[in-house]
Amino acid sequence: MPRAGLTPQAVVREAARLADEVGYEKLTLAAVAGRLGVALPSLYKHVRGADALGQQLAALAVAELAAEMTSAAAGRAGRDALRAVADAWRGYAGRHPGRYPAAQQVPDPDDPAHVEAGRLALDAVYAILRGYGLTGDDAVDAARTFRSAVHGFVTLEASGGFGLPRGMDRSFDQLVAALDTAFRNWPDPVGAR
Amino acid sequence: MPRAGLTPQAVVREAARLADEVGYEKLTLAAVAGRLGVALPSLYKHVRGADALGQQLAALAVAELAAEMTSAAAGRAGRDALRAVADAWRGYAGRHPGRYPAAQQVPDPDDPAHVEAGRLALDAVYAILRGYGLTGDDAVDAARTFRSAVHGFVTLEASGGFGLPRGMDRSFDQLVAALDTAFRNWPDPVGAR
DNA sequence: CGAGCGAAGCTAATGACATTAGCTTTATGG
DNA sequence: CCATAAAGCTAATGTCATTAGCTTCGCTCG
Repeated sequence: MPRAGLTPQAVVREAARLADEVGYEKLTLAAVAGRLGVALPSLYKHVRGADALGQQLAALAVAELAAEMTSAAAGRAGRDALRAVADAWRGYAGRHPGRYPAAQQVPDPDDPAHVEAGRLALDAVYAILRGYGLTGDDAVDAARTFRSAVHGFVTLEASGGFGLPRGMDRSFDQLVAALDTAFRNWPDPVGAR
Repeated sequence: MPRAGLTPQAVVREAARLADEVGYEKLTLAAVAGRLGVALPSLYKHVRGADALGQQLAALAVAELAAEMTSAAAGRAGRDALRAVADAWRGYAGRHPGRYPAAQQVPDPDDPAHVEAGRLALDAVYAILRGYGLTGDDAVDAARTFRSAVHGFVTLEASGGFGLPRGMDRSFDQLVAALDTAFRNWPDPVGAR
Protein backbone atom coordinates (compact mmCIF):
# COMPACT_ATOMS: atom_id res chain seq x y z
CA MET A 1 0.00 0.00 0.00
CA PRO A 2 1.51 3.29 -1.06
CA ARG A 3 1.47 6.14 1.39
CA ALA A 4 -1.32 8.67 1.13
CA GLY A 5 1.17 11.45 1.71
CA LEU A 6 -0.96 13.43 4.13
CA THR A 7 0.03 16.50 6.07
CA PRO A 8 -1.81 18.43 8.77
CA GLN A 9 -2.57 21.03 6.12
CA ALA A 10 -4.08 18.50 3.74
CA VAL A 11 -6.28 17.10 6.49
CA VAL A 12 -7.58 20.51 7.51
CA ARG A 13 -8.22 21.53 3.92
CA GLU A 14 -10.15 18.35 3.23
CA ALA A 15 -12.14 18.89 6.41
CA ALA A 16 -12.96 22.39 5.21
CA ARG A 17 -14.19 21.12 1.86
CA LEU A 18 -16.22 18.40 3.51
CA ALA A 19 -17.74 20.79 6.04
CA ASP A 20 -18.93 23.03 3.23
CA GLU A 21 -20.60 20.06 1.58
CA VAL A 22 -22.27 18.32 4.49
CA GLY A 23 -22.43 21.04 7.13
CA TYR A 24 -20.20 21.71 10.08
CA GLU A 25 -22.29 19.72 12.55
CA LYS A 26 -21.99 16.63 10.38
CA LEU A 27 -18.24 16.96 10.02
CA THR A 28 -16.69 13.83 11.38
CA LEU A 29 -13.20 12.41 11.60
CA ALA A 30 -14.52 9.21 10.08
CA ALA A 31 -15.82 11.07 7.03
CA VAL A 32 -12.59 13.03 6.60
CA ALA A 33 -10.60 9.82 6.78
CA GLY A 34 -12.88 8.21 4.23
CA ARG A 35 -12.43 11.17 1.90
CA LEU A 36 -8.69 10.91 2.16
CA GLY A 37 -8.69 7.17 1.60
CA VAL A 38 -7.22 6.44 4.99
CA ALA A 39 -8.30 4.64 8.14
CA LEU A 40 -9.71 6.88 10.85
CA PRO A 41 -6.93 6.46 13.43
CA SER A 42 -4.36 7.44 10.82
CA LEU A 43 -5.56 11.02 11.09
CA TYR A 44 -4.12 11.18 14.57
CA LYS A 45 -0.67 11.32 13.01
CA HIS A 46 -1.62 14.75 11.69
CA VAL A 47 -4.19 16.24 14.06
CA ARG A 48 -4.60 15.86 17.78
CA GLY A 49 -8.25 14.91 17.62
CA ALA A 50 -11.67 16.14 16.64
CA ASP A 51 -11.55 19.26 18.80
CA ALA A 52 -8.15 20.26 17.49
CA LEU A 53 -9.31 19.76 13.92
CA GLY A 54 -12.24 22.07 14.62
CA GLN A 55 -9.88 24.66 16.01
CA GLN A 56 -7.60 24.47 13.01
CA LEU A 57 -10.57 24.69 10.72
CA ALA A 58 -11.58 27.83 12.60
CA ALA A 59 -8.14 29.29 12.09
CA LEU A 60 -8.30 28.59 8.37
CA ALA A 61 -11.77 30.05 8.02
CA VAL A 62 -10.99 33.19 9.99
CA ALA A 63 -7.89 33.77 7.93
CA GLU A 64 -9.82 33.40 4.68
CA LEU A 65 -12.61 35.62 5.90
CA ALA A 66 -10.21 38.28 7.14
CA ALA A 67 -8.42 38.26 3.80
CA GLU A 68 -11.64 38.79 1.89
CA MET A 69 -12.76 41.54 4.23
CA THR A 70 -9.45 43.31 3.99
CA SER A 71 -9.36 43.10 0.25
CA ALA A 72 -12.94 44.36 0.03
CA ALA A 73 -12.04 47.38 2.14
CA ALA A 74 -9.01 48.26 0.04
CA GLY A 75 -9.40 51.53 -1.82
CA ARG A 76 -12.79 52.30 -0.33
CA ALA A 77 -14.02 54.48 2.47
CA GLY A 78 -17.17 55.38 4.33
CA ARG A 79 -20.37 53.86 3.15
CA ASP A 80 -18.67 52.15 0.20
CA ALA A 81 -16.24 50.41 2.49
CA LEU A 82 -18.99 49.47 4.91
CA ARG A 83 -21.03 47.87 2.22
CA ALA A 84 -18.11 46.15 0.51
CA VAL A 85 -16.93 44.56 3.73
CA ALA A 86 -20.41 43.53 4.75
CA ASP A 87 -20.99 41.98 1.34
CA ALA A 88 -17.67 40.17 1.49
CA TRP A 89 -18.58 38.80 4.90
CA ARG A 90 -21.99 37.60 3.79
CA GLY A 91 -20.50 36.26 0.59
CA TYR A 92 -17.94 34.21 2.45
CA ALA A 93 -20.56 32.75 4.73
CA GLY A 94 -22.76 31.92 1.77
CA ARG A 95 -20.00 30.29 -0.21
CA HIS A 96 -18.66 28.39 2.81
CA PRO A 97 -21.60 27.23 4.87
CA GLY A 98 -19.44 24.74 6.73
CA ARG A 99 -16.38 26.84 7.34
CA TYR A 100 -18.33 29.84 8.54
CA PRO A 101 -19.79 28.28 11.68
CA ALA A 102 -16.39 26.79 12.41
CA ALA A 103 -14.92 30.28 12.37
CA GLN A 104 -17.05 31.27 15.36
CA GLN A 105 -14.93 29.48 17.92
CA VAL A 106 -12.84 31.73 20.05
CA PRO A 107 -9.27 31.84 18.74
CA ASP A 108 -6.92 29.40 20.35
CA PRO A 109 -4.39 31.51 22.29
CA ASP A 110 -1.73 28.92 21.48
CA ASP A 111 -2.19 29.41 17.75
CA PRO A 112 -0.64 32.76 16.85
CA ALA A 113 -1.87 32.58 13.26
CA HIS A 114 -5.41 32.14 14.48
CA VAL A 115 -5.18 35.04 16.90
CA GLU A 116 -3.57 37.22 14.25
CA ALA A 117 -6.27 36.40 11.70
CA GLY A 118 -8.92 37.41 14.19
CA ARG A 119 -7.14 40.67 14.80
CA LEU A 120 -6.97 41.33 11.06
CA ALA A 121 -10.68 40.84 10.61
CA LEU A 122 -11.37 43.16 13.50
CA ASP A 123 -8.96 45.71 12.07
CA ALA A 124 -10.94 45.82 8.87
CA VAL A 125 -13.98 46.82 10.91
CA TYR A 126 -12.14 49.45 12.93
CA ALA A 127 -10.75 50.93 9.73
CA ILE A 128 -14.25 51.47 8.43
CA LEU A 129 -15.39 53.06 11.66
CA ARG A 130 -12.48 55.46 11.60
CA GLY A 131 -13.99 56.75 8.38
CA TYR A 132 -17.08 57.65 10.39
CA GLY A 133 -15.02 59.40 13.04
CA LEU A 134 -15.67 56.68 15.57
CA THR A 135 -12.77 55.94 17.89
CA GLY A 136 -12.10 54.78 21.41
CA ASP A 137 -15.06 53.38 23.31
CA ASP A 138 -17.42 54.45 20.55
CA ALA A 139 -15.46 52.35 18.10
CA VAL A 140 -15.65 49.37 20.43
CA ASP A 141 -19.41 49.68 20.69
CA ALA A 142 -19.83 50.33 16.99
CA ALA A 143 -17.63 47.42 16.02
CA ARG A 144 -19.64 45.12 18.24
CA THR A 145 -22.79 46.48 16.65
CA PHE A 146 -21.46 45.88 13.16
CA ARG A 147 -20.30 42.39 13.94
CA SER A 148 -23.56 41.54 15.69
CA ALA A 149 -25.71 42.74 12.83
CA VAL A 150 -23.78 41.10 10.03
CA HIS A 151 -23.07 37.88 11.89
CA GLY A 152 -26.65 37.66 13.06
CA PHE A 153 -28.02 38.20 9.59
CA VAL A 154 -25.74 35.69 8.00
CA THR A 155 -26.48 33.12 10.66
CA LEU A 156 -30.23 33.53 10.50
CA GLU A 157 -30.14 33.47 6.73
CA ALA A 158 -28.12 30.26 6.66
CA SER A 159 -30.34 28.51 9.17
CA GLY A 160 -33.51 29.51 7.38
CA GLY A 161 -34.55 31.43 10.45
CA PHE A 162 -36.02 34.24 8.36
CA GLY A 163 -38.61 32.02 6.80
CA LEU A 164 -39.02 32.12 3.07
CA PRO A 165 -35.87 33.46 1.43
CA ARG A 166 -37.79 36.28 -0.19
CA GLY A 167 -35.97 39.56 -0.61
CA MET A 168 -32.86 38.56 1.28
CA ASP A 169 -30.52 40.73 -0.79
CA ARG A 170 -32.71 43.73 -0.31
CA SER A 171 -32.99 43.17 3.44
CA PHE A 172 -29.24 42.91 3.74
CA ASP A 173 -28.77 46.10 1.75
CA GLN A 174 -31.18 47.80 4.10
CA LEU A 175 -29.36 46.44 7.12
CA VAL A 176 -26.13 47.89 5.81
CA ALA A 177 -27.84 51.18 5.05
CA ALA A 178 -29.24 51.19 8.57
CA LEU A 179 -25.74 50.70 9.97
CA ASP A 180 -24.53 53.58 7.83
CA THR A 181 -27.26 55.78 9.24
CA ALA A 182 -26.43 54.74 12.77
CA PHE A 183 -22.69 55.28 12.35
CA ARG A 184 -23.23 58.73 10.87
CA ASN A 185 -25.43 59.61 13.84
CA TRP A 186 -23.75 57.61 16.53
CA PRO A 187 -25.63 58.10 19.81
CA ASP A 188 -23.92 59.54 22.86
CA PRO A 189 -23.89 56.86 25.50
CA VAL A 190 -26.03 57.63 28.50
CA GLY A 191 -24.45 57.22 31.93
CA ALA A 192 -24.30 54.06 33.97
CA ARG A 193 -27.33 51.77 33.84
CA MET B 1 -39.05 -0.82 41.40
CA PRO B 2 -41.63 1.94 41.40
CA ARG B 3 -42.33 3.81 38.19
CA ALA B 4 -40.59 7.08 37.62
CA GLY B 5 -43.82 8.63 36.38
CA LEU B 6 -42.36 10.44 33.43
CA THR B 7 -44.21 12.34 30.76
CA PRO B 8 -42.99 13.91 27.53
CA GLN B 9 -43.31 17.28 29.30
CA ALA B 10 -41.16 16.18 32.22
CA VAL B 11 -38.46 14.90 29.89
CA VAL B 12 -38.34 18.10 27.87
CA ARG B 13 -38.26 20.23 30.98
CA GLU B 14 -35.41 18.25 32.45
CA ALA B 15 -33.56 18.50 29.16
CA ALA B 16 -34.03 22.26 29.28
CA ARG B 17 -32.62 22.47 32.78
CA LEU B 18 -29.70 20.26 31.87
CA ALA B 19 -28.96 22.20 28.69
CA ASP B 20 -28.73 25.41 30.70
CA GLU B 21 -26.25 23.76 33.04
CA VAL B 22 -23.95 21.93 30.66
CA GLY B 23 -24.58 23.69 27.35
CA TYR B 24 -26.73 22.71 24.44
CA GLU B 25 -23.97 20.93 22.55
CA LYS B 26 -23.32 18.67 25.54
CA LEU B 27 -26.97 17.82 25.96
CA THR B 28 -27.31 14.09 25.61
CA LEU B 29 -30.09 11.57 25.97
CA ALA B 30 -27.86 9.58 28.26
CA ALA B 31 -27.43 12.55 30.59
CA VAL B 32 -31.15 13.34 30.61
CA ALA B 33 -31.93 9.74 31.45
CA GLY B 34 -29.36 9.78 34.23
CA ARG B 35 -30.91 12.94 35.64
CA LEU B 36 -34.33 11.37 35.66
CA GLY B 37 -33.10 8.16 37.26
CA VAL B 38 -34.05 6.06 34.31
CA ALA B 39 -32.27 3.92 31.73
CA LEU B 40 -31.56 5.62 28.43
CA PRO B 41 -33.89 3.59 26.21
CA SER B 42 -36.78 4.32 28.56
CA LEU B 43 -36.84 7.87 27.24
CA TYR B 44 -38.06 6.55 23.92
CA LYS B 45 -41.42 5.95 25.53
CA HIS B 46 -41.75 9.71 25.80
CA VAL B 47 -39.73 11.27 22.98
CA ARG B 48 -39.04 10.00 19.51
CA GLY B 49 -35.29 10.43 19.74
CA ALA B 50 -32.53 12.98 20.16
CA ASP B 51 -33.59 15.12 17.20
CA ALA B 52 -37.19 15.24 18.34
CA LEU B 53 -36.13 16.20 21.84
CA GLY B 54 -34.12 19.06 20.37
CA GLN B 55 -37.13 20.20 18.43
CA GLN B 56 -39.37 20.11 21.47
CA LEU B 57 -36.77 21.96 23.45
CA ALA B 58 -36.79 24.58 20.72
CA ALA B 59 -40.54 24.87 20.96
CA LEU B 60 -40.34 25.34 24.71
CA ALA B 61 -37.60 27.94 24.46
CA VAL B 62 -39.27 29.95 21.72
CA ALA B 63 -42.50 29.99 23.68
CA GLU B 64 -40.73 31.23 26.80
CA LEU B 65 -38.78 33.82 24.86
CA ALA B 66 -41.88 35.05 23.04
CA ALA B 67 -43.72 35.39 26.34
CA GLU B 68 -40.97 37.49 27.87
CA MET B 69 -40.71 39.67 24.78
CA THR B 70 -44.44 40.21 24.66
CA SER B 71 -44.65 41.07 28.32
CA ALA B 72 -41.71 43.45 27.99
CA ALA B 73 -43.47 45.25 25.16
CA ALA B 74 -46.72 45.62 27.06
CA GLY B 75 -47.55 49.21 27.87
CA ARG B 76 -44.54 50.63 26.09
CA ALA B 77 -43.99 52.20 22.72
CA GLY B 78 -41.24 53.54 20.51
CA ARG B 79 -37.80 53.57 21.93
CA ASP B 80 -38.95 52.31 25.31
CA ALA B 81 -40.53 49.28 23.74
CA LEU B 82 -37.50 48.69 21.55
CA ARG B 83 -35.20 48.71 24.49
CA ALA B 84 -37.44 46.66 26.74
CA VAL B 85 -37.86 43.91 24.18
CA ALA B 86 -34.18 43.87 23.32
CA ASP B 87 -33.29 43.65 27.00
CA ALA B 88 -35.80 40.87 27.53
CA TRP B 89 -34.30 38.97 24.62
CA ARG B 90 -30.76 39.35 25.85
CA GLY B 91 -31.86 38.56 29.37
CA TYR B 92 -33.48 35.33 28.32
CA ALA B 93 -30.40 34.25 26.40
CA GLY B 94 -28.21 35.10 29.37
CA ARG B 95 -30.35 33.24 31.87
CA HIS B 96 -30.81 30.25 29.58
CA PRO B 97 -27.54 29.63 27.79
CA GLY B 98 -28.63 26.12 26.82
CA ARG B 99 -32.22 26.79 25.80
CA TYR B 100 -31.33 29.81 23.69
CA PRO B 101 -29.26 28.00 21.06
CA ALA B 102 -31.92 25.30 20.95
CA ALA B 103 -34.47 27.96 20.08
CA GLN B 104 -32.65 28.73 16.83
CA GLN B 105 -33.91 25.68 14.99
CA VAL B 106 -36.52 26.40 12.42
CA PRO B 107 -39.98 25.66 13.82
CA ASP B 108 -41.32 22.21 13.09
CA PRO B 109 -44.29 22.72 10.75
CA ASP B 110 -45.96 19.72 12.39
CA ASP B 111 -45.89 21.38 15.81
CA PRO B 112 -48.52 24.11 15.80
CA ALA B 113 -47.49 25.39 19.22
CA HIS B 114 -43.94 25.84 17.99
CA VAL B 115 -45.03 27.68 14.86
CA GLU B 116 -47.40 29.84 16.86
CA ALA B 117 -44.72 30.75 19.41
CA GLY B 118 -42.44 31.85 16.61
CA ARG B 119 -45.18 33.99 15.17
CA LEU B 120 -45.77 35.57 18.57
CA ALA B 121 -42.13 36.52 18.96
CA LEU B 122 -42.11 38.01 15.50
CA ASP B 123 -45.31 39.91 16.25
CA ALA B 124 -43.65 41.58 19.20
CA VAL B 125 -41.01 42.92 16.82
CA TYR B 126 -43.52 44.08 14.23
CA ALA B 127 -45.50 45.85 16.93
CA ILE B 128 -42.44 47.87 17.85
CA LEU B 129 -41.74 48.76 14.25
CA ARG B 130 -45.30 49.97 13.77
CA GLY B 131 -44.47 52.54 16.41
CA TYR B 132 -41.77 53.82 14.08
CA GLY B 133 -44.15 53.97 11.15
CA LEU B 134 -42.50 51.02 9.48
CA THR B 135 -44.86 48.72 7.62
CA GLY B 136 -44.92 46.43 4.59
CA ASP B 137 -41.57 45.65 3.03
CA ASP B 138 -39.86 48.18 5.26
CA ALA B 139 -41.11 46.33 8.29
CA VAL B 140 -39.81 43.05 6.89
CA ASP B 141 -36.36 44.53 6.38
CA ALA B 142 -36.38 46.30 9.72
CA ALA B 143 -37.53 43.23 11.57
CA ARG B 144 -34.75 41.23 10.00
CA THR B 145 -32.33 43.95 10.99
CA PHE B 146 -33.55 43.96 14.57
CA ARG B 147 -33.43 40.20 14.86
CA SER B 148 -29.98 40.05 13.26
CA ALA B 149 -28.50 42.64 15.54
CA VAL B 150 -29.90 41.32 18.80
CA HIS B 151 -29.38 37.67 17.97
CA GLY B 152 -25.89 38.35 16.72
CA PHE B 153 -24.96 40.28 19.84
CA VAL B 154 -26.36 37.70 22.18
CA THR B 155 -24.66 34.89 20.32
CA LEU B 156 -21.28 36.56 20.17
CA GLU B 157 -21.53 37.55 23.81
CA ALA B 158 -22.35 34.01 24.88
CA SER B 159 -19.54 32.47 22.87
CA GLY B 160 -16.98 34.94 24.13
CA GLY B 161 -16.52 36.15 20.58
CA PHE B 162 -16.18 39.76 21.71
CA GLY B 163 -13.07 39.09 23.71
CA LEU B 164 -12.91 40.39 27.24
CA PRO B 165 -16.41 40.98 28.59
CA ARG B 166 -15.64 44.62 29.26
CA GLY B 167 -18.48 47.06 28.81
CA MET B 168 -20.97 44.59 27.43
CA ASP B 169 -24.02 46.34 28.90
CA ARG B 170 -22.92 49.63 27.49
CA SER B 171 -22.29 48.15 24.06
CA PHE B 172 -25.70 46.58 24.02
CA ASP B 173 -27.33 49.84 25.03
CA GLN B 174 -25.52 51.51 22.18
CA LEU B 175 -26.61 48.83 19.77
CA VAL B 176 -30.21 49.41 20.79
CA ALA B 177 -29.76 53.15 20.49
CA ALA B 178 -28.26 52.64 17.05
CA LEU B 179 -31.29 50.63 16.03
CA ASP B 180 -33.52 53.40 17.32
CA THR B 181 -31.63 55.91 15.20
CA ALA B 182 -31.88 53.68 12.16
CA PHE B 183 -35.59 53.02 12.62
CA ARG B 184 -36.31 56.72 13.02
CA ASN B 185 -34.39 57.42 9.82
CA TRP B 186 -35.16 54.29 7.89
CA PRO B 187 -33.40 54.44 4.54
CA ASP B 188 -35.33 54.28 1.28
CA PRO B 189 -34.34 51.13 -0.48
CA VAL B 190 -32.41 51.67 -3.69
CA GLY B 191 -33.63 49.79 -6.75
CA ALA B 192 -32.70 46.28 -7.74
CA ARG B 193 -29.14 45.20 -7.18
C1' DC C 1 -61.77 -8.40 44.25
C1' DG C 2 -59.34 -10.26 40.56
C1' DA C 3 -58.24 -10.52 35.55
C1' DG C 4 -56.46 -8.46 31.92
C1' DC C 5 -54.42 -5.00 29.29
C1' DG C 6 -51.80 -0.97 27.95
C1' DA C 7 -48.08 1.61 28.96
C1' DA C 8 -43.62 2.26 31.45
C1' DG C 9 -39.48 0.72 32.13
C1' DC C 10 -35.76 -2.69 31.56
C1' DT C 11 -31.93 -5.52 29.31
C1' DA C 12 -29.63 -6.88 25.19
C1' DA C 13 -27.92 -6.09 20.71
C1' DT C 14 -26.29 -3.17 16.90
C1' DG C 15 -23.95 0.49 14.82
C1' DA C 16 -21.57 5.07 14.42
C1' DC C 17 -17.88 7.63 16.19
C1' DA C 18 -13.54 9.06 18.94
C1' DT C 19 -9.60 7.74 21.11
C1' DT C 20 -5.43 5.05 22.57
C1' DA C 21 -2.02 1.37 22.11
C1' DG C 22 0.98 -1.02 19.71
C1' DC C 23 2.39 -3.22 15.34
C1' DT C 24 4.10 -3.02 10.35
C1' DT C 25 6.00 -0.84 6.58
C1' DT C 26 7.59 2.76 3.78
C1' DA C 27 10.85 6.21 2.49
C1' DT C 28 14.88 8.32 2.99
C1' DG C 29 19.46 9.91 4.49
C1' DG C 30 23.82 8.45 5.89
C1' DC D 1 22.34 -0.87 1.68
C1' DC D 2 20.37 -0.35 6.00
C1' DA D 3 18.65 2.05 10.11
C1' DT D 4 15.26 4.76 11.70
C1' DA D 5 11.51 8.10 12.10
C1' DA D 6 7.17 8.70 10.64
C1' DA D 7 2.96 7.04 8.22
C1' DG D 8 -0.45 4.08 8.27
C1' DC D 9 -2.84 -0.06 9.99
C1' DT D 10 -5.55 -3.29 13.16
C1' DA D 11 -7.43 -4.11 17.61
C1' DA D 12 -9.48 -2.69 21.78
C1' DT D 13 -12.25 0.44 24.68
C1' DG D 14 -15.72 3.69 25.74
C1' DT D 15 -19.69 6.78 24.78
C1' DC D 16 -23.87 7.56 22.65
C1' DA D 17 -28.29 6.65 19.84
C1' DT D 18 -31.44 3.48 18.36
C1' DT D 19 -34.33 -0.76 17.90
C1' DA D 20 -36.30 -5.09 19.56
C1' DG D 21 -38.44 -7.60 22.70
C1' DC D 22 -39.36 -8.79 27.54
C1' DT D 23 -41.31 -7.81 32.30
C1' DT D 24 -44.16 -5.68 35.39
C1' DC D 25 -46.82 -2.01 37.24
C1' DG D 26 -51.17 0.07 37.91
C1' DC D 27 -55.59 1.08 36.40
C1' DT D 28 -60.20 -0.33 34.66
C1' DC D 29 -63.92 -3.18 34.20
C1' DG D 30 -66.51 -7.17 34.97
